[in-house]
Amino acid sequence: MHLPASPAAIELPLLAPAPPERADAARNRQRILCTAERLFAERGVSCVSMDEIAAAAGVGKGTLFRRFGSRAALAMAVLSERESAFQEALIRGAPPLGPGAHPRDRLIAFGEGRLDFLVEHAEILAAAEIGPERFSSAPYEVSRLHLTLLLRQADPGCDAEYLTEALLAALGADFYVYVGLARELPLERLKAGWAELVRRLLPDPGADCVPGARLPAEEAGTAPAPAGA
Amino acid sequence: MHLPASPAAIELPLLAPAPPERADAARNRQRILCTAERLFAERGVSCVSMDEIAAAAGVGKGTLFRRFGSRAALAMAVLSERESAFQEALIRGAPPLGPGAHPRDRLIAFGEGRLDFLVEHAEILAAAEIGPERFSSAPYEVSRLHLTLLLRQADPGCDAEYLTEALLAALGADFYVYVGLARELPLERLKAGWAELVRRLLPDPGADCVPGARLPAEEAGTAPAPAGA
DNA sequence: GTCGGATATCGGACCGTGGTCCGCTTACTG
DNA sequence: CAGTAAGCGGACCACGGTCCGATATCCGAC
Repeated sequence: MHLPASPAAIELPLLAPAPPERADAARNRQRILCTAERLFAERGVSCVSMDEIAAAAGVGKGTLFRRFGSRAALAMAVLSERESAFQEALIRGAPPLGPGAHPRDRLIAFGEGRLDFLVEHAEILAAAEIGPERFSSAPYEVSRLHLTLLLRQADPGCDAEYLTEALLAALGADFYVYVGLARELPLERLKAGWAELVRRLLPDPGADCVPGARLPAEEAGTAPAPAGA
Repeated sequence: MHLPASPAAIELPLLAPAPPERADAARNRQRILCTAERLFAERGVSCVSMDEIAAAAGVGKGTLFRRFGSRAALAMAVLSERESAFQEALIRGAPPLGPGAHPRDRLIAFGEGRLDFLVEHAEILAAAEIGPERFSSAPYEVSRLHLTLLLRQADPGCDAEYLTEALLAALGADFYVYVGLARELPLERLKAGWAELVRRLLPDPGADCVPGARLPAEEAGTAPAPAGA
């Protein structure tokens, strides 16, 4: 869907130092991912064991864990393409979400987009976001960096690191599974709540009380780390 | 420490419909809790298995699970006394935390108190707050109710339910384990961040823009559900 | 007071699952 | 075509959680 293997594509050697993957390994990896996604969709994520995925994909359990490390990491890998697309929209997309809009509005758009993503993939995401390494996963790191930059731009005086973590906690999978699914708050209410939260948190763009926030660098630098990790 | 079995004590039949606990059961329960707490402290929560706790307490594994249901529930039970004390302070304590202060200040005090609690018991709490039933646990329910009331008092126009969940997410055990322990943000910074977050979220008590917020009922109603559940 | 039965409790054998290990196999390299 | 290292796979382990026969406790009857 993105970053195809087209040989004419621009090389980013610093970001792609991992060409050596044996052919059979690549084949198995792809088969595992497809099989896992299919089983997840057919029977529900929590009703599919790693043994079943391995058997259905025609590989040994050891292979499964060698390639993905854990159940959570496998779920993350299943979503990695879509996750990358979302990141792409953040960094190079159209203005409400992508660069160009005021940081506060981008922050609101980020949360709303994330909520859409949660609705779509809640089950798999909930499986992906367990264990302590969930905070070190590539998508989480990207989101954190993004939020921190936006917060700093919108209000250089705030504790951007703390606020980043606090806000991300309200966009996590288990948060949505509980608030959105168990308590059945409708998506629109969650989006409205998020927008209001951000609006209260950050100064109004109309009032020019933060003159230094004129989008200094716009974070166009390097591409995000590919989701393969 | 609380609700002793003194026969002369005032009876609250609606809240204590569970007197029938066999003598040996009570003895075992106490022994299990003490043993678990000791083992947790000695070797770290994550290095103690349920089998070990059962063996050290001199009971069978079945007893352990019959009484507590799950590892998370056992951890919760270990903390229940301290948790009850905190709830007590919320409902009947001195004004910054207890009733009497402005809701916004109580909310700030609540978060700071909760952070202290997290610092003290991070490991056990992290074990207690796993699984989907963590949101239905008695302490969580009490916190939620408390926050929702305070938010409604401080600003009747806000979406108190959404904000409650969003704020509680920033006071959860895994949040602290990551932000406070892994990223090593000092406690004082977390407290300051929380206070600033609440301050930005809610209108200033000085400005009387919320005339209806004069602490209408002060939630003195019934005692909280005892932690035994 | 003690006896007997209904019933809650006990405890360890048992299961499924996530995760690890290590000898065998298979694909790349010169 | 041989060497080599990466990949592979299934036996193995530890742990959380379940089940059911054996056992102890309580309560009413005598």
